Amino acid sequence: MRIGELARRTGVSERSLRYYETQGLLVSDRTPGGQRTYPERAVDRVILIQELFAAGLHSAKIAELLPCMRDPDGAPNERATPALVSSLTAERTRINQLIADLTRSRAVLDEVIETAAREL
Amino acid sequence: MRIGELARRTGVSERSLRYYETQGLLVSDRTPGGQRTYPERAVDRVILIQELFAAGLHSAKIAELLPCMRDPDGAPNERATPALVSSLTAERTRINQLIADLTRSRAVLDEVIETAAREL
DNA sequence: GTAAAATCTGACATCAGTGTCAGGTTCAAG
DNA sequence: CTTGAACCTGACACTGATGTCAGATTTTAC
Repeated sequence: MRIGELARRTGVSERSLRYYETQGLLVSDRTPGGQRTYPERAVDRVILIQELFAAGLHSAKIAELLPCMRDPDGAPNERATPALVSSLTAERTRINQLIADLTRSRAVLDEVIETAAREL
Repeated sequence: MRIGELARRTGVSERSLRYYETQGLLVSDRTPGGQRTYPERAVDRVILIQELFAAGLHSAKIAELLPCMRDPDGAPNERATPALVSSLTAERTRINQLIADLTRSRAVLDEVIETAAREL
């Protein structure tokens, strides 16, 4: 598929998809004319990238991480270096903290929303 | 307490505390010489602000939200307008989505970390 | 072959909280 | 008093993913 369809199907802008490529997160074949072509797998890949961005990982970290994942088709992967494992462990700690903050913030919102609803 | 102590006790930089004040998130008394003075309550307030920032709320939204919270001492609050409730509900939906993304991302990290550990 | 739609590269702008620095003032301890 | 630590305001820089625009090229449909 071409970039427009990938953008439509993932909800990610074409701009971002090109950016992902410059960051080494996403690869594309090119038509003889130079336009990008993606395999079906790219859809899931882009969604995964979005989730990792949402979790606050930077593109450089994602670029290191992706080759170390077990692919759905079980293809062989790179192995994570100790340095990467250490940094991913730190990210996991940060994510756990973030989830805790989010949960508390959501409780605050719930309380304000609930209180307002009671006053109707 | 003065700004240095508040910064130390909350882990938030003096720079940020002053910024919070310009955004209407935090108030301070002033000494005759013009230096900021905070009550004990400010510590919890700053921590709450940090959590809301971590949840992705912008300062303008936090400034609207804070007066509508039930204070721990039960002091009277402003009431949330319908527009605010609507926007907070949207924030809550976003937070729920974000928690889902974070959870999935954490699972990805777990898997990579676990796989690397197994290969030692 | 032609026109319209899609894509290309490259450049510049944006957001919002935070870091940092400069030059001046205030506070607290001796 | 004096001196050093703490604080003040104002200004500028940064980050990093994304928006947007311009001008050129490719693809697709008729």
